[in-house]
Amino acid sequence: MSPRRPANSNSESVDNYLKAILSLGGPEHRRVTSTSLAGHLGVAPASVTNMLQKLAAAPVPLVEYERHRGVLLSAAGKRRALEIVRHHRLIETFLYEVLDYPIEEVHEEAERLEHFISERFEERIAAKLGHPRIDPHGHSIPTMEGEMTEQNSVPLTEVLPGGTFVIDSVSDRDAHTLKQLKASGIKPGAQLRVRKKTPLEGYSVSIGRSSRAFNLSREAAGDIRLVPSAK
Amino acid sequence: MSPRRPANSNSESVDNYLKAILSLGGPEHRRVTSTSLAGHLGVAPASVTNMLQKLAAAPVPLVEYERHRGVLLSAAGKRRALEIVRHHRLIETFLYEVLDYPIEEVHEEAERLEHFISERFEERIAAKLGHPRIDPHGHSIPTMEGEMTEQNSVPLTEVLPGGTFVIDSVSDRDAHTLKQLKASGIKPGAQLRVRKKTPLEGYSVSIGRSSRAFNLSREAAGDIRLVPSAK
DNA sequence: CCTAATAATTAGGTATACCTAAATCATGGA
DNA sequence: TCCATGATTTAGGTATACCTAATTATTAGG
Repeated sequence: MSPRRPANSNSESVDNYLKAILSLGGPEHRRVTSTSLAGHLGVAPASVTNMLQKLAAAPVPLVEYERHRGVLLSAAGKRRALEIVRHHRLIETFLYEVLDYPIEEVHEEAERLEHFISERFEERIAAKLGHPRIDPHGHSIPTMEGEMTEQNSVPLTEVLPGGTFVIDSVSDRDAHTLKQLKASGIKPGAQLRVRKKTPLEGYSVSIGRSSRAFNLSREAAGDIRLVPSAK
Repeated sequence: MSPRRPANSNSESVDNYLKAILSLGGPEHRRVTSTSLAGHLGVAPASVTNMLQKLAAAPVPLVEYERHRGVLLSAAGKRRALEIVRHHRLIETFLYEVLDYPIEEVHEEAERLEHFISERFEERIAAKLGHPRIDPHGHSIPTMEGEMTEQNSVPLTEVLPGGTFVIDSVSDRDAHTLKQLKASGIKPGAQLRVRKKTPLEGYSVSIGRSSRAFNLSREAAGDIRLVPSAK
């Protein structure tokens, strides 16, 4: 056998593959390629192929896989992936709200714990938080039944310069970026004007009513999602 | 490589071996045999031998091991073991006090999470709880520096029948037993009279000032530790 | 329509942490 | 003292989840 827990076929690795497929497939659940998974997960493409074959061949298949054609989550796979996302976002909210974590530290902790908490733990922290629907980064938290409301927000990289928006969410992908953004006032709910977009510097934006503009790299901009300003 | 995290040499398995050695070695740190470890951990004796050899041969050895002579924790091993015990007991306290877990469910959750929480998590829950020194079962919580106050309590199985005592701690080993004991009023702080000890039935005890006696199996009695009654 | 480049898979290996079965050690009683 | 028995270790295997190198598909450009 091996690392005891993995024996149940719900290992941390499996969870991470499922999450990655959910995330890379986007809201419309496109097929996901081995290479993109390998990149996202930081493993060799060959390892991905192996894992996908295993997941597809399981008694309850977690993915639909055809060689050279990428993967899709099966119903069971999607259920599990959404459960992990729910865990992740509830834990982040809990760490932020109850344990007073700095926002940029919640992701790393949640990334580990999401695989190991019980149903009871999930239920109790959800209750304690009043069954939140949005996490501290602005991401929506799937329900216990595995429903997730679709984001109708748009990445900063896809809006027309000149407009005024409200920040919907800021990705927790990179703690350092997140910390910098927070320091600039870029957090969910803040008003943001996109001034101009330059191929080299990236984006020039300003926050609230301030006339002070500052620059955002293309990468940082991709972490920010916007909705049209109410005003 | 393999299960990613284990690569750091601080795997869940290693943690569990160290905890078991700490526990079986008792307060005076006796040498612990392979067989007793195997029994305690529910693995084959051969697996224990393998693991002990690995732990002893590590760059920073976690145990002192001589073939056929059992093991002792090294300083580093003891430090890690106490850290895990601290995690376990803080988590149990947190689940009980903050998340309102039923007492008999805290052990299982803590048993998993103890391996995965960060220093920050540990520090935050400790702060939230006011740096408790005793967990809900009555067990003392090691300090951050790895100090644990010695228990001067005695197992129920070792007191003379006839006396009156205060319950110091009740083991969390078995959720079912714990639930039954709780239902009978057996929990830390309660007063307990040990009436008689019979080789077959076990122990006859009563709680508080009640004259109602009931029986405790030898096994359940072993889970209860007492201190002399103040009165 | 063919081929070169890229994507993906297969083949063969590593380390962890288990297992069973077969040695070997250690000891206590004759 | 000697050896039988139980404790322990060694030998040889399994599954997970990785890796690299070699091979095979796919697809897009000429």
